[in-house]
Amino acid sequence: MVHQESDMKMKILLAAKKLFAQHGYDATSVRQICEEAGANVALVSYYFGGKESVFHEIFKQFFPAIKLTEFYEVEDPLAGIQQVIREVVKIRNEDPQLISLIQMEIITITPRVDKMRELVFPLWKKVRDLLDKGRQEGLYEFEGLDSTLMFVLGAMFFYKQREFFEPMFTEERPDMETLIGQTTAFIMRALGYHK
Amino acid sequence: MVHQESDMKMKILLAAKKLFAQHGYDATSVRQICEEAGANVALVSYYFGGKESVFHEIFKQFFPAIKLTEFYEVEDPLAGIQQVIREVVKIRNEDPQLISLIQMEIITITPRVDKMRELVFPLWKKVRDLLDKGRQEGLYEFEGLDSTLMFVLGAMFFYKQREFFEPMFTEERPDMETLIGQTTAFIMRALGYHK
DNA sequence: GTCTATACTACGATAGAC
DNA sequence: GTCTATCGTAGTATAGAC
Repeated sequence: MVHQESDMKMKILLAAKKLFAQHGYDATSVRQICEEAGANVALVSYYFGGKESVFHEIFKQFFPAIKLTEFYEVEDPLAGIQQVIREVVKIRNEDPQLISLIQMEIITITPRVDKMRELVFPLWKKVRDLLDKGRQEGLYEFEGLDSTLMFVLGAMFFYKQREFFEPMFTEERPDMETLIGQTTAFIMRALGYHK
Repeated sequence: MVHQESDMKMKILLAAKKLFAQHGYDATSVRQICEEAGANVALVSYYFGGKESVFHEIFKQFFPAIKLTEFYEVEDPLAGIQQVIREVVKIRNEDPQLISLIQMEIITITPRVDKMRELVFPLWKKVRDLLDKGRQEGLYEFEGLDSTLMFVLGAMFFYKQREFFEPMFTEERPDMETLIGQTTAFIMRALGYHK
């Protein structure tokens, strides 16, 4: 079969992404990944060269770089921030595993931290610039640009840990459009934005 | 010496907290912990019984349970939320390692997740109740209680990852009181609070 | 491209000397 | 209370058969 090679390669990649996201990089063994993928242990070396390379390949394959570069063109602080909220909530929903991976790498000091910075800095630098511009234009009103960026990122990303808190929740889980609305409303108020 | 036993026990505990927080539970070996502590490998078994027990003992020793129980008495949604923000920022500042540990356990699915819930649920349940009460009293105005709790937690906790973003920052790092003020202001605006 | 078998290393844990 | 020495297990990685 023509796609047999890439099929198994992709299966391993998906299994690795799932298990890394669930239990962390170090808690996941190559054996586990291959069992999950239905592949032989030796194939990780054959396709990727090792466990670390599997990790990097996950980002090469699944990080939505194209969609994000579109965003770098935006100059409007209001539309820009709202667009990034929408995209983050969507990605968080479509590929929560990828977000988990990034979050774990950011929290711990790993040998892979520089790769992570390379990957995500352009986007957050752009968000920071939009916040700054918006404040200068009088659109937003807040203290501390760097702090505010951290707060905004926190409000967007921490939601992914909803699972952990689920046992104490009573409301129904909101659908994606509702969630985008709630997140946008929360952050816009927090930025001191008045329509 | 009288305190020789507890001294070494504490050294191991502190070394473990540091290394678990930096690199994660699985990436940290008992051997590394003991090297950092200047102790012999066998002492982990002797004092604690094993690696997992060291982890649990860290929380028994360092989780500020007393300070938090005071908080459970508070009934005022405004003072209560502001007090919890202040305490979280302070703890995040005084013992960032402990926060890292909790964050990592929340993100990944570990065999220790139930212990974590036991530890932190009372506090966040209380915050949730205060948010709910505040909204009913017309003090706050937001959509989605569960979502809002997640946003607030995110805004409070994600700041700890400042280190990762530092290379793109230009402002001076705010001192603790400034940071408490910024965090409180951000969250209060986000909750739709009007003085 | 996929398998088995195996090399080598590191892990957590403990028995037993001091 | 602290050490050395060692056990059993599980990790990553690869050589070589098919």
